[in-house]
Amino acid sequence: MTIKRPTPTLLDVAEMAGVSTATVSRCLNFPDQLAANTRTKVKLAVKTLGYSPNFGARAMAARRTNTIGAIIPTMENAVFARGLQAFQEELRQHGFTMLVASTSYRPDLEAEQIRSLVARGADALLLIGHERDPEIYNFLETQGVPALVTWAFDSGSVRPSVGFNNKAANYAMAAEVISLGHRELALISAETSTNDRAHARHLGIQSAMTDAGMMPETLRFIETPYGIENGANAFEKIMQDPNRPTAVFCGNDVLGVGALQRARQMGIRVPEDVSIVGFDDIELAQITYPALTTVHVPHREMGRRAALALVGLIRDSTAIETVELHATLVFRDTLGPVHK
Amino acid sequence: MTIKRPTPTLLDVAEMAGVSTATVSRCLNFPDQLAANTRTKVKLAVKTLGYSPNFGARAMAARRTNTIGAIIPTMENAVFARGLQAFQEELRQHGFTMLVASTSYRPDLEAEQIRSLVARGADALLLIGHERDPEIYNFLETQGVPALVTWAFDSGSVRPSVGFNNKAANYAMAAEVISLGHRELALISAETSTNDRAHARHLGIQSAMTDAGMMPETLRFIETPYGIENGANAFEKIMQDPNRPTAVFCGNDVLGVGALQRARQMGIRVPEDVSIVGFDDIELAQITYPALTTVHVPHREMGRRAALALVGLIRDSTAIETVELHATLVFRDTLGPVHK
DNA sequence: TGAGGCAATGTAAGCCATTACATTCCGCGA
DNA sequence: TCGCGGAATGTAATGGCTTACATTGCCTCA
Repeated sequence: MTIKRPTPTLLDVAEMAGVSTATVSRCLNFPDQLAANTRTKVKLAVKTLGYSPNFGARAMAARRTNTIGAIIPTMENAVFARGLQAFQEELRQHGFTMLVASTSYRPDLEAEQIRSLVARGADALLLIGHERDPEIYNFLETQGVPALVTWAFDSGSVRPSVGFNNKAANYAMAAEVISLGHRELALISAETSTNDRAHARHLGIQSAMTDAGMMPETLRFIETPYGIENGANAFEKIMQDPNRPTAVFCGNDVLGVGALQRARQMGIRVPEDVSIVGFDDIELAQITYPALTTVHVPHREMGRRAALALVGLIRDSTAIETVELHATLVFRDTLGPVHK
Repeated sequence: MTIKRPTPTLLDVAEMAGVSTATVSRCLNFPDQLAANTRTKVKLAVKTLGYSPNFGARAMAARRTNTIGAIIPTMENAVFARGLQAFQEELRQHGFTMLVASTSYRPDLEAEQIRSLVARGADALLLIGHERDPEIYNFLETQGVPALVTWAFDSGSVRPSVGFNNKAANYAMAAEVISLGHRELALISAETSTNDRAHARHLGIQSAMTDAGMMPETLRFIETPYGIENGANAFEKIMQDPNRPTAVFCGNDVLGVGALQRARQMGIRVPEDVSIVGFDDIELAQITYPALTTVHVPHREMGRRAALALVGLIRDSTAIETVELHATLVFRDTLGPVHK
């Protein structure tokens, strides 16, 4: 039977190597400062003991953690996965670690996660969208933790962001749809009250309608939580209305895929009977049949830029400059001209 | 201009409330132990100052973190998302927090992440699959961090696991395929050298072939990294062979979806010309057209059970009992009888 | 009325690393 | 040969919290 040994500490390593704890610490953090053979001795001791530094102690003593927190609405359905992947890769390059937390689109959980990550010592935070209780921004400020907003871009905001203009992007899509002759439009949206991206996408469509001389009130609008099944149900409800729309916008691809699926189940042909368009351009959009026409969001680029901005801020206190990326339309097979 | 105030500490709260730091600490951790009005005073001070405990300091003093780490191969494509979601929900119920890290299926990154989470004070770890460098298991042991393996079940292993038998599950699927008359079989697999689940699934098919009096060597076998595109390319390669298989197994649904997509592009009808089956039953499998026949894995149940096992272990040092869950076959539209 | 006991609170010793500052050592130039 | 400067290393204070143990105060019971 093995004797339960306490996990080794810096002091243990120092004793074994015959040096002081300061030297061991330096060996770990600034190896160049040590004489070559001291370094060797210390490294050997570290290896022999299987030493691994205690993160909490380190954080406390150094007053930084080289950790950046990312708080996203959901880990399911890959909307944020790709961007986050890029974010993490870039952070790693610069010696930072990413901590993720998800909120299920619930503001209260988001607040909780923000506090939790700050308490864990995150040097900075990545957040999705601008919209949240001002108290949270206050909290971050008093704690001295910088936050960067992504997935949205709002030139009017004081807060730095790396993202794209959701409204303009969906305006472009709507203009395209309208130019194909569609006049009876519907939108299946995520809940707009707590989701500024969804709200902006809604506004984009209305704005395009106005500019085309249509009445924005004629847009059938239905809000539903995230999820394929929810998208499907919303689509069904919309199509039960005696005067059906000829084109259905979806606030995101997941809802779009649901709509598409239900259309097939209902025997409604896409795009002959109805056009369906999404938003995000996640992988899902390519594998449906027919493949979904949607708005492409530069996920990877966004993640990478966000990482660079935060690293710059932490390392050299470079002020974050707001970056606007551009979303583009991807024409696949679910959008067609209106058909009588 | 605001004066940069240092973030408040326990001591600040204690002074404001006119009590000792011990009392404040107790108020945070064991509120019942305090007199009602003391509790009120302290809570007020906490709120007023916007106090938030320093996680590192707490971890160091308490020698536990109420944090459990989960290390998964990938966050993309939702294979692990649902199970993890359930895992997290259950943990939250019991006052634990989940920390996730992903490895891109790379053993070296996995080792790094394990060390990182241990250094961060994870009280326990959730790992995917048994297969990894024994040195890692040693490390975990010397650090006294228990680990639970999921997504796999191996009655022969000494290590506790909550999962299902990948081999048996795919054996069942293969038996079904064979019973439909298929004799020319192929497998598009994830890389088996570093992925014991993929390996077991391979063995399951071979075993079923043997039992059906077939030669397991006749199974066309191709390994490819994770990804829809990779699945598609592998499928194309397999179908270029002059004697095509009549049924193609895929090591997971993501590869299966890729295969399905390429089949359509190549004008190969599924299941008339070739049957395709997957493994995992992620959401993707339902939305393809035709919908993918696959092996359903009880993701949520697995996550929940894993959480319960770990919580029990940490709280009451209940030894983890290995749990075997069962995967089932889901028949959708991509498997049919062999067709001459 | 006094002792015993319990609930509420306080005191202070850690937990483990980092880092400012102090010390030692060495080589080199004058 | 002496002194000086810089490189290498050591000393010890510090960070914020938990918790074993000590203390206080009050109620109860004999």
